[in-house]
Amino acid sequence: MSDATPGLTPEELGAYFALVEVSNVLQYAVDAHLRAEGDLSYLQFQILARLTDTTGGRLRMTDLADGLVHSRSGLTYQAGLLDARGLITRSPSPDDERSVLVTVTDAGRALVARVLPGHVADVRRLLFDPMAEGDLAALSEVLGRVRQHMRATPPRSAKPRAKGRRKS
Amino acid sequence: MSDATPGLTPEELGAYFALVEVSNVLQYAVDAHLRAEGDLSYLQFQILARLTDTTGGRLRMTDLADGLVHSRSGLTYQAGLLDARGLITRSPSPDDERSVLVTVTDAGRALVARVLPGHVADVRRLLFDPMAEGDLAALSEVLGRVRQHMRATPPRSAKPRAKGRRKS
DNA sequence: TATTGTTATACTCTATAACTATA
DNA sequence: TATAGTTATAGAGTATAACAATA
Repeated sequence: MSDATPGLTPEELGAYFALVEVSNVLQYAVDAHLRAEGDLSYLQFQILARLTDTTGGRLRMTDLADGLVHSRSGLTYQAGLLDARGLITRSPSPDDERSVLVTVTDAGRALVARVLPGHVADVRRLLFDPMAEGDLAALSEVLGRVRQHMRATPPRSAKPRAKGRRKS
Repeated sequence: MSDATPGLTPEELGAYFALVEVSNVLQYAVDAHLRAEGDLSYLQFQILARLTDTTGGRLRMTDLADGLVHSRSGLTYQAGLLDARGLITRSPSPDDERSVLVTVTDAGRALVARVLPGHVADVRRLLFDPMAEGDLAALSEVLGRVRQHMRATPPRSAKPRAKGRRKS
């Protein structure tokens, strides 16, 4: 990709590769830790963490799916696993009978609490320890800008909402 | 995770989440484009790109695997797919009969060439367009430091080289 | 008719272990 | 014995489509 890269300077290319590599190594390490420590995938941890971080510890499936998963059936699958382990419960919403309320159980909260310190330690060791003065602020600013732009720009041919949507 | 995050400041947590989110959205978009445009996964594209970027267009399986894949069988699997599509060829190395030399075919090069502009355009649009003056340099510097540290620090309980290694 | 969620199914990918062959 | 690679196999995860129920 050295010469054959129209449109990206070597520095841009390097930054792109560094971003992907750093993020991948980080996620791989974190995922390994979560599996070893709590038998949780990163995704499962994120589901629990998001619930734990919500007042009441409950969310609708749809709200929970947002940003975590690309298909609704994927969330159903993962929720099924967490449910089977007693980490969450599911019950129909009183407001809207179509909805399902997902609630973290005490066991779920306990597992998050048990796993979190190591998780955080991994992130600190891999991501923040090597940083120099000012790096954190710089990184936050740049990534914040990029993220904001990404969120404002649904992935070009994004799946707006519902079901079928083909390039046809 | 708001209150229950010992050891990470809110800003650190935000930077961590932003990093993961930005990288994931980027990779998801790029992967989708590669599949639509060339029926290639990101991993397959990286294999081809790495070969294309090598003098002679050939590498040993082992060298090729480095950094791309976590198990040797994974690379064999992917190489099998690319081979079946005529994008690479595999042949025993003349130097070391145990080794396999992987070579990009013309078709492989052509496919990379066809897919690259769109790939690069995606990266530019998602990652670099929203950046402000100086952002690129800042990002490169921070990530470069982090990456260097990661490479120097094999993931704690890394798989040093060979086969079996269990927590037992 | 649109929305919420589940299920069935098929497929992709990954990883471990066993195996072959060469050094 | 160690290294390079393949294969068998099994498991985890994902996505699409069909479905049921409620709004």
